[in-house]
Amino acid sequence: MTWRDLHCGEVRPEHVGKRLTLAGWAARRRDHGGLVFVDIRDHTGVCQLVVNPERAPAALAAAHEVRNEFVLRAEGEVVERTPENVNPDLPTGAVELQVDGLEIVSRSEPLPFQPGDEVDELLRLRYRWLDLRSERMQRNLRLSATVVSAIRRCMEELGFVDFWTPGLIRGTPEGARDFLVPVRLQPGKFFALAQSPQVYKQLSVIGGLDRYYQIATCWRDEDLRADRQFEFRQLDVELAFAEREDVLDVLEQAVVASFEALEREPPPRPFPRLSWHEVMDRFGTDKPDLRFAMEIQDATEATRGSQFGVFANAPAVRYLVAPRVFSRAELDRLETLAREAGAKGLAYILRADDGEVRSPIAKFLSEQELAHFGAEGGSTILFAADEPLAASRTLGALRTHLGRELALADESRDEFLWVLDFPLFEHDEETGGWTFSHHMFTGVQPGHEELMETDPGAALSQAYDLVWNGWELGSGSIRIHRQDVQARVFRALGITEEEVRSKYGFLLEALRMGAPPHGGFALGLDRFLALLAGEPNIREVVPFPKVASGSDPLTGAPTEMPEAVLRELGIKVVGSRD
RNA sequence: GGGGGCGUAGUUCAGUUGGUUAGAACGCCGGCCUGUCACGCCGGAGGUCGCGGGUUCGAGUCCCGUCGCUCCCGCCA
Repeated sequence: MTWRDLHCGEVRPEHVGKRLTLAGWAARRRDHGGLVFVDIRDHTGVCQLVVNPERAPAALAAAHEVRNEFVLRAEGEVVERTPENVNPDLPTGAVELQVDGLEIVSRSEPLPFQPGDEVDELLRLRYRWLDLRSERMQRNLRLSATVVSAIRRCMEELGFVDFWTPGLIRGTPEGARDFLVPVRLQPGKFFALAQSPQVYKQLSVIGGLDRYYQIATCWRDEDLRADRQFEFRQLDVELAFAEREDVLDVLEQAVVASFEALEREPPPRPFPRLSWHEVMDRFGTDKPDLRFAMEIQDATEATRGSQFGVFANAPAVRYLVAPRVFSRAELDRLETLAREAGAKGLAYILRADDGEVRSPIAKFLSEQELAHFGAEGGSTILFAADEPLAASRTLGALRTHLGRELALADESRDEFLWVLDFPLFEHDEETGGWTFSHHMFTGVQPGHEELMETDPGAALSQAYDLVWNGWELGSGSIRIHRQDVQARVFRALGITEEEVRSKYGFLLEALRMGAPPHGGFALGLDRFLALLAGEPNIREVVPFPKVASGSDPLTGAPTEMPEAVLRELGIKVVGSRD
């Protein structure tokens, strides 16, 4: 017996006169009593079945019984539709299958929703197998497969070796929170699920792999977001004997290969490159959405002698011009955001459509100052007066918020951006000292070794990020390959050799045994796929995602475990924290 | 941990100032229908208004609490 000769969406006029068997789901039944139409569907599309009693009296009874999502197998002859019956909206709309045998292969009870219906996402996830039948999910998951395949081909053509690294690894206190796995053979001890193959990929190239890559699954026990799940995949790469440009070039090729695999115009290479200092100055964030301008401007000099004390005394005065006259309520909301970003307040100037100026601070400002800001009518100037970086961060938060709120981004554009030259260290809120801004193996910018001791905040690293339309796609760096430099970094942060040796001794040892210069990158695959699919969250490209509370609505996980199971692991549950 | 939004039939939603028996569409069930493609027509079933408490003569509507989903901040080297 043949289940099917063609897929449902593949039937065309060239098949007219042929006898075919089709199999799929009943997408819709139109029952005229003595004549029944059934749309039969699979992942390729739908085809119309016609059940005519003169031709197939037995099939008519079965056709009456058909309901949505029944699984059917239909035999018949492909016939051309008469001109007035052609459906131009369907690829198969010029033909139909005149059925003479209809088998109900599998029945369906009434469904909570039809695949493709716009229903609550929780319901879709609870019945994911139905949701997966929708055109949207089919498109997204097949797009994902296409892109992953193109990336693999690209990496292999570039000489990369797909190398496997463990998921169960040593836990580390720094970085993201680890998912812990109890070890039955050694009660009281735990593995961590890998947050990234970082150390293993470095060891791989030190081990002569030369060019390592992996589509690696990673786990992080942090709060979920639209662009974050507990577990996710990344395109993980590491290259020996590589300069920064070598790494960026590989990633650009992988991105371009992905676009080409989808038959889309790839972004022009090379992607723009901006230093971290420049993007912070201009956009106030290290992942700016370049699909709209609204750049941060500086008015520190212009307000040096201002009558407005806040401006005159601030280390920096910066502003941005929003293309809109905000209401009281909107300004309150913006001020709240500014305060959350660390500002003490938010000064503003409203320019009505006719150019009239309204502002609580206008009376303190000279004509010259007002002229400097030069905003057109119908806009609002938002100010931050603070340390230069803090002022930019405040305005960056407002810029990002307003970009979303006012839909400023040109959705037809794709803006890729490399952010280079990140600071090596950043302030540690908890200790008040310095900590790694990327990770501890990140290379120091040549010539900045001294700064680590004299001015740690000014030392730059060899880290870089890839940003697409305001989403951080991933990051990487040229690593430290010399043990003496690595030791100097630790010294700068006041970390003892012993401390390091107990946790990362194996990597330091490796650095002492002929480590080639190397660098790499990790690209967040799910984010990349969500953006390629035009989806607003990564759950739409993840087959079986968790919801924001960390549960899997399909299986009900996570669950409590029987006492006996826990005892075997040497674990006692003491109840909820708090 | 904090802030915003949402929660009414299987689903998507409406529900006026707090007022009679909570409605519509789709879906579901029964009947009719030979050219539909969101088929059509007739009839029917279907509700813990998320849950708990309060105010009130009276609560889907107001108040408090709680649960779930979601977006954002913190967090995510």
